[in-house]
Amino acid sequence: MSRNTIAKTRILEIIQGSSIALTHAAIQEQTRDVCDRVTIYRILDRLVNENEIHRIVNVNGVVNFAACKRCSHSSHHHDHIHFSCIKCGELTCFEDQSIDLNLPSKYIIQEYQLTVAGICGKCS
Amino acid sequence: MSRNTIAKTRILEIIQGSSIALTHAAIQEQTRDVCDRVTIYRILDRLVNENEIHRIVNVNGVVNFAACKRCSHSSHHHDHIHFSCIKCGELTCFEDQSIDLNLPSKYIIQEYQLTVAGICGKCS
DNA sequence: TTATTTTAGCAACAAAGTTGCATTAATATG
DNA sequence: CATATTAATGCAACTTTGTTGCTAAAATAA
Ligand SMILES: [Mn+2]
Ligand SMILES: [Mn+2]
Ligand SMILES: [Zn+2]
Ligand SMILES: [Zn+2]
Repeated sequence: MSRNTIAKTRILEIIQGSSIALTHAAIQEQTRDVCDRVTIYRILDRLVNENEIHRIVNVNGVVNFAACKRCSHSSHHHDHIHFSCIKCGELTCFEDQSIDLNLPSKYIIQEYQLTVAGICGKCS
Repeated sequence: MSRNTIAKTRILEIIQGSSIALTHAAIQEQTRDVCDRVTIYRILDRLVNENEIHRIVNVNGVVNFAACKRCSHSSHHHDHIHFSCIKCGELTCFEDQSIDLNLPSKYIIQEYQLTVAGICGKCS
């Protein structure tokens, strides 16, 4: 069973308290004296496996993490749209926005990553 | 003006001759004695800027490259679906599949990356 | 053919992520 | 509450991916 350590609690708080998705580097800056950077990687993995947070790959390939409302619920999914602003750099979840996929029937869909890049509402 | 060197021609041939998208590492394996790995990065950048190929970010964050039919045409775009098989690892373009986005009007969309992960037709 | 400009190679560097192992902390059990 | 058990952490070392500066070598223009 997974243990709730100080570092894990702190990192989950940071992610849940953020309105935007955060990179490992951004989390590291906020946890300077809490734990090692390797520990952050391991805690992020654990939180993803425990469905507390989800992983978002930005259009540039950089991995981000966010907690969304559905995360805590069972039978949840993260198939929503993410928006990455090229001006302010913020990566935001659009939890109410999903899409329809029409792939050939032989294809079994497990998950998808949809990240839209452009200029956000604040920056336009 | 961009110059058509041996390495650039060879790399474009490899990408155009492939039915699946290729990573820098995969391209490097096929160009062992052709050129340096830094040169491959620079050629890939050039080919993207010249709209000969396009860049796809996989669900794991790994960058892939593919040439699609629309690439050579002017006013083309790469807003199509990509499928990443978790069994065979192949990343395929679905050039005929696009999606509808309904973001708030203040959001200006520039590009998107949509990669679906699951089991492909061959592996299911 | 020679001048000009782009491209290539090389070394060095940086960011992101992984692994092994000894130590420390959290939880379970008596 | 004490201690055994197991999970988490820190640290060092390493890998992968990508970038930058600079000189040498090619490609194209004149
Ligand atoms: Mn999200
Ligand atoms: Mn494609
Ligand atoms: Zn913005
Ligand atoms: Zn497959």
